[in-house]
Amino acid sequence: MEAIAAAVPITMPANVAPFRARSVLRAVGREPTCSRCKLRDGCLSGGLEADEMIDLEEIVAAPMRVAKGETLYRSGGRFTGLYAIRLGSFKTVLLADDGYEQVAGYHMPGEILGTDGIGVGLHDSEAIALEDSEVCAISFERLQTLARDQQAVQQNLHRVLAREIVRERKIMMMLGTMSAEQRLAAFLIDLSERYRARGYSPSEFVLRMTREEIGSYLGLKLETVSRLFSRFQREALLQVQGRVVKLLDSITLKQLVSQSS
Amino acid sequence: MEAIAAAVPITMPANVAPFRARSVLRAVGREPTCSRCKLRDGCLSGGLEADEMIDLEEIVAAPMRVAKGETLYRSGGRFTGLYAIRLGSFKTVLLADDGYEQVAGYHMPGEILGTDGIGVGLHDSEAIALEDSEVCAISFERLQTLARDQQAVQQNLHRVLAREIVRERKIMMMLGTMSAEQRLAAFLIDLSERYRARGYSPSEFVLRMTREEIGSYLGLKLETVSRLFSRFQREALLQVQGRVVKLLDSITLKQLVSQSS
DNA sequence: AGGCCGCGTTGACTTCGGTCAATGCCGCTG
DNA sequence: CAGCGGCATTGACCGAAGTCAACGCGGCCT
Repeated sequence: MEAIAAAVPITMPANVAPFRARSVLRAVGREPTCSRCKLRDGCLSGGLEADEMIDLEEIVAAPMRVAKGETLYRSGGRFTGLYAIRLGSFKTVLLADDGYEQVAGYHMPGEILGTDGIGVGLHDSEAIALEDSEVCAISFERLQTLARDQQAVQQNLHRVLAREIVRERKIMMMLGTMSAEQRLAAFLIDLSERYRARGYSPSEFVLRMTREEIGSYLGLKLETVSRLFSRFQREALLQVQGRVVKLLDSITLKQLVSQSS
Repeated sequence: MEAIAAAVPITMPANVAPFRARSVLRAVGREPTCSRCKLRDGCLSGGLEADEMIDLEEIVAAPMRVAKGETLYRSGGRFTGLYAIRLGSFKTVLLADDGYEQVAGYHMPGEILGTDGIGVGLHDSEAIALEDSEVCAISFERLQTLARDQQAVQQNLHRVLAREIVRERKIMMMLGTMSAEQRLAAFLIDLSERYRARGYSPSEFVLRMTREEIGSYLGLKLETVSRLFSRFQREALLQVQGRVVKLLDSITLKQLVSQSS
């Protein structure tokens, strides 16, 4: 990345360094620390009292490393529990009968993976780490038990599931109604806001996925994604250099998204 | 097709008559009858013991009529509970900021509506009856309480939520990867199988929605939907006369859907 | 009866995004 | 260091689906 810094005016965004640094330096804790985890609000531990938190920590396994490219669970694999992302990022992938893949989502720290397995006990998608990551595994059986004792945990679980339903509806809306241009703009704005919510720069970040993966998520071909990046750059909406993106005019990007035609 | 227009060899499918007949004849029962309801397996009462069933019936309101075109809940409206469809059918609709609408799903008896409101307490979609229908309203607060006492109810609730997540993923896959032709074929096969599961003919049914609504759901324009119906008919895959559809070759239709290129 | 309106069909034309192909860039590895 | 392989960019061309428009049908209302 020094090479990049030297060659181009885009400096290295902040969303990459802390990840790397932390994941290399810190040994994975022996016990879960939901109570100290900064991500808790969106997670299962939001709004819990101290004693409730202790019970929850008991059923959450110690954070576990997932190396870049590794699979957290596979499509068709047995569902055992949920995973809270602690660090890093994942993609979830759907497989069609004919083997064709589609990216169903990109996931960041604080988000919960694996909900698709609850119904039938089998996952219908797979989760793959886009970089070295850490997750907290949560036995679903024990979570259900806890949810029966503690209303707050029950509510958090329901919130997590419902949020996933709503998230997917937004994607349906995008795929069903937006132009290619609007989709990429929406994608970038979404990332931007999620980085902001996590304390990273909303305007400069490094994409963790290829053009092809972006295209798969957006229902577009990789060439279309590439062309759009170039065009947005030409129109001074952003600067892009491979996976390093700097949003210059997110207002116009937002307008693009919510533009009737 | 002049032949069809003149002779109308398509007889009236069965999925319409019983609905009409029953909804006109039968007074809406004073108390809920989950235990007698034929739809229970997919619903919240699947696999419950007799005594558990009684508790569930207690929190389910008496069936309630929703006339064709009426709205069950609105986008942005306060979430109070879920609705089990007892009779009839609904569409759920998403609204974009700019007012643009997209159909998010078509729903039949035994399915549960309203899950999108669980997270934030507000619905983010609306449900509109496509014909005169009946639903059982279920207070979510009371359902949560019951789910804490009864593991079976808890599990059914989680199953319902997870099923919605998986259902939406299938739609994402469709919108993201399929051609117009594949989408319409997939739509028809899906309807067919859901009618079969409910004891209606899987090969002859009446569409409850307009071409435009189908298109909205599939991410297509109404003209495209119309043309595809005509083409499928030309290719002897089905017969169509307005909203009356008769599938002639669902094997080929299925192949179309799971065809790589 | 007449006319209107919503829905559906069909045709002619346009366009957005896909396809195919060449090229470039960069990081690895032997 | 050379060469290779994965990823990205760009151009030329093509085709599937959208757009615009005309028309038909049937139900409904006055």
